[in-house]
Amino acid sequence: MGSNWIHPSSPGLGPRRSPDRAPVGVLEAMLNQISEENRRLTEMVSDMYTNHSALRRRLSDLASVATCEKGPAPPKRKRVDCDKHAASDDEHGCKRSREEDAMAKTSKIYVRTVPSDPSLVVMDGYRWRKYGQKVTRDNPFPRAYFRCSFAPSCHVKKKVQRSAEDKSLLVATYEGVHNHKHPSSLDEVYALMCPSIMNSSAPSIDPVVTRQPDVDRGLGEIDSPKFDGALVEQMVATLTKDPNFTAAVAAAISDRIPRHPPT
DNA sequence: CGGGTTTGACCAGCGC
DNA sequence: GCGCTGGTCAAACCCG
Repeated sequence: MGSNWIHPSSPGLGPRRSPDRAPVGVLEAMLNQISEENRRLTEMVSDMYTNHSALRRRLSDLASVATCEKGPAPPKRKRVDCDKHAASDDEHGCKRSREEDAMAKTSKIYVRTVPSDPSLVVMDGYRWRKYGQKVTRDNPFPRAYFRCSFAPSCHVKKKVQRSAEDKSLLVATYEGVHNHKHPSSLDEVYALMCPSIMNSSAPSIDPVVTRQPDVDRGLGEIDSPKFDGALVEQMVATLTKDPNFTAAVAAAISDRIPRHPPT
């Protein structure tokens, strides 16, 4: 990709010219080249994303197979969701919708952390407000309860508990679907493009595997064509916000704009 | 002062 | 009905 970037000192756009030498034509040529560059970059990003999606689906399939072999956690009961979300249902319908709800909107994520780190923080980019902590019977480590605090209308919940078998493993259980955009979509774009950079910024956190991928709507959105376009737009916006990118473009342009000697 | 965390109390489902 | 348990509430507290 690097070879496609316009370097200020690169002679790619023709020889240097004197300030009075048809700058409009040169600028038009530059504009065309930049447009072409932009189109190629967009295609590259799309290809990159397609490959990423395929790999992600493959990983999800493997993870779901692992879940089936290990056996899913028994469905937990819920107190008020039945009344809130299925008020018109009868008892059976309520129970069924509750089960379907749990199946359809819950996902488990295993995150590797430093065993000595007592915090139950899973860096998933969303903003969470802790509303409770409990020590459960089958696990000596406390379970923390979080609610999404990014949007008041978002009722997504998250439970985080250290694995009893592996102290270095945090188990984050998500319930519900975010009804807002990812607050750090920029980070996600970077994560999609260069995960190694993201890992280096958070060395102690290592997402291991995402369970029940088919029901993880948050990730499911990523696989939609609609998200495709949004992702490309986001990446373009990201590039244009990148100081290095804008500086390079500015340098390239300024290098070709006729300079008038100081009077 | 506003937002987040802590923590004991409370509530509701489930099994016996 | 009772006890156990997971989930939630809310007051007190903390912090920037």
